[in-house]
Amino acid sequence: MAAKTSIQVTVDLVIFALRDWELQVLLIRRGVPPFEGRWALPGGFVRRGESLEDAARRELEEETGVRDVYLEQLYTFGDPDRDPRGRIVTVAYYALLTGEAAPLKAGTDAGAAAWMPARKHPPLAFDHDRILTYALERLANKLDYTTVGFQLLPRKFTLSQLQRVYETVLGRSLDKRNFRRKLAILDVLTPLDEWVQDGPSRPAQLYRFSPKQFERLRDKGILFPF
Amino acid sequence: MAAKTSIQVTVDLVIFALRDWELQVLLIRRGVPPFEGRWALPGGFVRRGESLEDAARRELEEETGVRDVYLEQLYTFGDPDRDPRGRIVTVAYYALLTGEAAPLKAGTDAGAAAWMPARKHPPLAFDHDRILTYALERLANKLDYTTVGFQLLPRKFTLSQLQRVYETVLGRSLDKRNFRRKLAILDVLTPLDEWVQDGPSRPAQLYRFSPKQFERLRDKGILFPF
DNA sequence: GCAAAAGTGTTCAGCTTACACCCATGG
DNA sequence: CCATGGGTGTAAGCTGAACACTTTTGC
Repeated sequence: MAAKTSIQVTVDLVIFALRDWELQVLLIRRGVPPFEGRWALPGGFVRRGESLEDAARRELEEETGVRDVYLEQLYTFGDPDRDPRGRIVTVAYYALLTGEAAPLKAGTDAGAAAWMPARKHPPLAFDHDRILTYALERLANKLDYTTVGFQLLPRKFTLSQLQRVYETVLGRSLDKRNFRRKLAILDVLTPLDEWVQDGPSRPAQLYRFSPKQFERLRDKGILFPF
Repeated sequence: MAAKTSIQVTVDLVIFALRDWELQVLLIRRGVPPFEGRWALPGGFVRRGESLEDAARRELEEETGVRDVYLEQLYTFGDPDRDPRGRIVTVAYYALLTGEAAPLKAGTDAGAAAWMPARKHPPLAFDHDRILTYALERLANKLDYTTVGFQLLPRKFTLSQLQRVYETVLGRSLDKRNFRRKLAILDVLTPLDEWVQDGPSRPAQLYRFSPKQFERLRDKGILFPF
């Protein structure tokens, strides 16, 4: 087996959350060169003895304080000149925070952290624009055939709120009646005996997921073709 | 920014080709420990100044002599104990060789190389079983919405041969009339004035792809829902 | 009473699937 | 003349998309 390289390995995180019914992403303002003052995705070096996903979860918890949220490996970026400090290969992950867990932002190390609109963000450091664009694309694609859309919402939600999540992530509007009919067929929601009101209008019924039905779908390769 | 790790980065390759109308994969017999005598996926270290994809293409050319074939990053595997020699993170790629280019196998370094049936292969070294399984899954999924199925065939082919590719990769049989009707609608094939015969039967017409139409589909997010 | 969001069915087009027979050739 | 794979059309069911009005509430 051949000679070694002195490549370093990091994980970078695209942390999505739904805030103000908008898809937002957590960014860190860099306090040191290169790209000082620029916004960047959170990330850090992978430690010895730590799997890639463990590293991603550790960084996620450091930045947000949350654990046990949806996390998926996105892609690995390794162009030789992607980081001026040296040869760094980064394994990018993306995470989805539920509406409930989203607002948290624990004390983190250097630089300010902020939630920014995912599709209307400032230019990012390194190749992080590319990573974020790729994450948005993956997320939209996954809406169609997985349950990721549900990961962004609080435990109780209205049907209109769920629809707004789908519209936000897909970037297009959906037909209300078609949306609700398909949800009814999927049979994953349990109506609650609670109603909430947003503006000066009729109150909307709250729903939650039935974990049982959820599992049934997960097991047999779901389709959520909205 | 934290301390460094001494992680090494490799690329591993799942090289698919259609041989004897069967999906096969190129494996290397290991001549040294660990896993001496076991079959493994070809791979090697990423060099300084070389992008991940460049490394994958270099390995691919070393093993097969071919260039300019379909190559796609698959996933990155980095469990701490995946390689007993140390901490090695591997970025896995998969490649599709066209029927024409497939049989090549240039002089390679240590160990014997062999094509083996992709779905009926011997147990592999390291976590390579997992990598291969994942590649098979990705390939089958991609058949549905991309043109990868065409990458495995020679330049001229019959409709039955194309269908056999799809059946082999999907692992199920397809209806001949439905398959041909959908192809006709897609309008990506140009019939040639040539016929070939396989057994003692009526000769089959040869087709080739129309690159023009191919591009049209590629541009607007194709669907090949067989 | 009006503005604003909640809630609710039907129709049509297109796509997917199932299905059976004749044709051209080699031996 | 028989075995083998090549080639062709139609009908039924399902899925996705378009579309409008009534209800409940706050002001």
